[in-house]
Amino acid sequence: MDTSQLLKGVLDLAVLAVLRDADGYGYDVLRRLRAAGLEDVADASVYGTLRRLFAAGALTSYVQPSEEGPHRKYYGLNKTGRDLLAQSTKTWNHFADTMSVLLLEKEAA
Amino acid sequence: MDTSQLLKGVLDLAVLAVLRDADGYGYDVLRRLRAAGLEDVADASVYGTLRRLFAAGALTSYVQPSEEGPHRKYYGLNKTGRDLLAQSTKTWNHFADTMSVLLLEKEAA
DNA sequence: GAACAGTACTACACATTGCGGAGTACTGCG
DNA sequence: CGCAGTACTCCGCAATGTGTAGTACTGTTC
Repeated sequence: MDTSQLLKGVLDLAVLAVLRDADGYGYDVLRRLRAAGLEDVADASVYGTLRRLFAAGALTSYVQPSEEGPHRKYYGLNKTGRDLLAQSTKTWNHFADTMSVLLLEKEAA
Repeated sequence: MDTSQLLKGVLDLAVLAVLRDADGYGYDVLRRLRAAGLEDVADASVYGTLRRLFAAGALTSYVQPSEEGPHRKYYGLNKTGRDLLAQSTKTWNHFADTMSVLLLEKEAA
């Protein structure tokens, strides 16, 4: 099955979550997400999500040169981002609980 | 926050789940989903999903007249639908678990 | 009985968002 | 030099949930 549709609306949350502990740049965020189990995330999706979150005012951004390759554009959570993460986490948990109940086998008559 | 994006790819699963126990028509499926906690689902989304699942060969369909209003188009799971439900449930559970881990506070240093 | 709410469905255009592919650019290795 | 790995951007596409409008039938209310 295709997991890409499941990511809709959740990738924001996942990106915020991996940025919670430390700032990160796009390529790094991508690796963290894949390491966390979201192996099918495409790079363009992550870059796009970071830009969107930044445009929404949830992230700070600063560029740092790297000696091992091209420059890196770091992103970090600001207050808006942390609030968004907290709120989205609640929404997600509630939604996931609702789905869990719905998916329970109603064996007992 | 907007829950509509969270539904992407999951509405199929939710619809299959509510049809698991008994056949139902669109308006009825909509009520069952809302009763289950998915209160923001739009009617057009449900009708569209039912048509899509039917087109994909996962549902049977038959029309029955009603004495309390217009005709009703009933849908029911066939083998393909039950298989899809089982498979999608697994995918969803795995995905939800992954997200849960990702969202855990890493308090312990 | 005309108007309206509730039921039940269809069709269309639209917004969001993840993805694929192409392109740019820098470093280091063979 | 060519190629892989790193790092990012841009563009167009595809999937899918939503809003709006429209059709149609039943029962209630003024």
